[in-house]
Amino acid sequence: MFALDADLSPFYNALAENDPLYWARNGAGRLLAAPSVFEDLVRTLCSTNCAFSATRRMVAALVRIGDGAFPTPQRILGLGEEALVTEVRMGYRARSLVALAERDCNGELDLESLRATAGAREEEVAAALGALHGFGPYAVAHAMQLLGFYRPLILDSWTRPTYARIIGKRSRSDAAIRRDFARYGAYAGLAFWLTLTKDWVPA
DNA sequence: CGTCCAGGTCTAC
DNA sequence: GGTAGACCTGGACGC
Repeated sequence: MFALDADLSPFYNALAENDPLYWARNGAGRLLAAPSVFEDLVRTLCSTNCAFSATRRMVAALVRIGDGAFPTPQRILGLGEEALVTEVRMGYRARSLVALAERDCNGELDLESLRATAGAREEEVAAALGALHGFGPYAVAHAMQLLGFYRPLILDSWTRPTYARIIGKRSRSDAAIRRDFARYGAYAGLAFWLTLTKDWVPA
């Protein structure tokens, strides 16, 4: 769940001594993921267009109807879209969740094969995720990090102002933010996230 | 009690 | 190809 089989040494080794992220060489950058890709995508879906408190509420409700465990796609389909609205209170996201569960169940899409460690290619994973209903630029970038692809930047209503505050500006365009992190190459997204969450790490 | 909007996305121009 | 409008929900706010 911390993707310890993913080798971050290329990222660490490329950090110069004067890099603001030099501190991360001690093993930082491990994001907490779910046991399954399906669960990671569902949780990501539950984080779109709502406060983080709402995300936690929706996920808790899903676990409740899963009898204490995160519901399988079969379980989701058994419940149906209406129950996801009335019991999980996930609103319009229910439709996207049902669509995802259907594609996972009928074998149309092998979600586990989307992992970087499974040999998936970044462009294809981005395209596959982006084709899912309810997965726009934010959700795709967020899911990519959890799948082991660290290039995309997670740009949303929390990261944008948070980054602007860190660099002491009122705001900064997405294009400018991407330029700021382009030098990290395949680890630009991870570098962005570490920059935003440095104060989450005990000194 | 009404309005706004949050760790966005889809659809219709 | 770029952009308003609509969209579930429930806390946070103003009045």
